[in-house]
Amino acid sequence: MATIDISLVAKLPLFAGFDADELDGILQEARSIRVAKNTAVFEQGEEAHSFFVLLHGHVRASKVTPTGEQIVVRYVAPGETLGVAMAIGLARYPATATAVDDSIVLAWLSAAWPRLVERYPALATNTLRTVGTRLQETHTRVVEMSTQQVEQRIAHALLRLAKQAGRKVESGVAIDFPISRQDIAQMTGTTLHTVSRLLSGWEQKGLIESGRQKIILREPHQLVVLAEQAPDDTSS
Amino acid sequence: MATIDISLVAKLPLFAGFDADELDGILQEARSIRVAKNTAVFEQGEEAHSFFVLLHGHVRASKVTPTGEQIVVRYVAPGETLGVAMAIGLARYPATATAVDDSIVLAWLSAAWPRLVERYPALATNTLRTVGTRLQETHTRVVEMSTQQVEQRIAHALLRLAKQAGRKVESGVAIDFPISRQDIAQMTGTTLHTVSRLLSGWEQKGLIESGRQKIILREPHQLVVLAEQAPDDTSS
DNA sequence: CGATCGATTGAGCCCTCTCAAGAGAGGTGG
DNA sequence: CCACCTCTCTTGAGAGGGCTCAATCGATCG
Repeated sequence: MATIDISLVAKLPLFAGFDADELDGILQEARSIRVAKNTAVFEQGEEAHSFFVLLHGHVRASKVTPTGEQIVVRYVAPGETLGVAMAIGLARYPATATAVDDSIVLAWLSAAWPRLVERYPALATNTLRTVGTRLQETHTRVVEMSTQQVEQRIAHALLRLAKQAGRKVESGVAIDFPISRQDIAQMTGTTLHTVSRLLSGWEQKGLIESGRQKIILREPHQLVVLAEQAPDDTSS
Repeated sequence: MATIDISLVAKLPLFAGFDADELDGILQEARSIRVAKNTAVFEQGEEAHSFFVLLHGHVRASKVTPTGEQIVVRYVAPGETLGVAMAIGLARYPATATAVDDSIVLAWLSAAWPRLVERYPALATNTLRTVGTRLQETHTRVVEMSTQQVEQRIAHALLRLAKQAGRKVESGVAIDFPISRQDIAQMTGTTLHTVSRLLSGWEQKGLIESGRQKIILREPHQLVVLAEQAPDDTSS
């Protein structure tokens, strides 16, 4: 039978506290779906028919404003949930989820959520924890946008990406999926031009190494220094 | 017995779907606390001993950065929950909650949360919905800070405050609690000087009427126009 | 009635955006 | 396999929105 291997998901936060039988019961209802690079898992405004767990790959969640501007909400790492609109009382997805690499997701029908939660109440408390964590992270972002200069915000963003999706390479830590200057601009509330200028500068100082949709942190510690620098701190 | 009157809270989102008996069971464990204007319900970093429902008054949730800058996370209206740190897996409060008016809160010990959730699973799903809504609102804020000018952000903030805590008065809609230019600055990621200048301008145009910690929207619709104006829209 | 806290307003600057070109890298189709 | 085309990145020049610094005014409260 084409059920999903329990060992793949047993340790995910969403399934914390479940035994093998329960897990099996939940996974019974899931389908595994391949999503090709640069295609959407779901789109903003679309009816929230399913919710997902990312098994493999990377997904970008982004929002478009009525006036057409785009902002990146977050990058989803393997093991994280996405599209839990139904659980938080939304009938439609509030953002678009796009695979930035060939990815694999587990999908459940949103309609199954109420029943699953009734049978497995820990699903609700686990999801509550996850959503709470995201709320904290989003507040951090608001604080940064309110109090820091662009340079600090970008440094923080890169460090966070490296922590979340870093892959060790010879010259440092690479961000393990394709990401453009534009993406970083949309994460930090600035323009791709400013990002490009800043990254060029950092590259010349040897802090990073970068190319087309590729960034490697050579000196993470130096970036931390930059990130924590006060706006008018001209020491160095 | 000094139990809390069920009718006061029966219609709150947190208690959606509970019958009188269940509500009674939950309220058994709550204490009602008066919080004087300008005193803290709880403080950022403090152990999250309790969670709360605001019954009466208004509370400001704010965060302080390591470097001392302050930002306003949100204003809590009567009926809303606050301090649900434990439910989202935090041992300490991530923000400070300050009564901006004499207020009354219901308080439960955080330690009781797991037990309450086990007995009344709907508490978890209701809270999930609430936290999800806050996440959406915070994302909206990020989008605004990323894409809009200060003027639009402040207009949006005022309109939101009026919707959430507006009181009809002769000359328009008053924000029903004391709020300073500084508070608005900390909500919108700007400075009190810029807020002051903008509000002065609006007052001269007759859009608002304002005083010490007091703002009345005279022409909400005009503010909507302002709020939705494109950055370079010089028509009018 | 004094003291404290909030609001106002001016002057000047600077960080970041906008506008504008152009170069490089990769992918694709003939 | 090469030529082309598209997408990303780079870099310059100039402008401006909002911040910083500074001083004063006004109101509320004890």
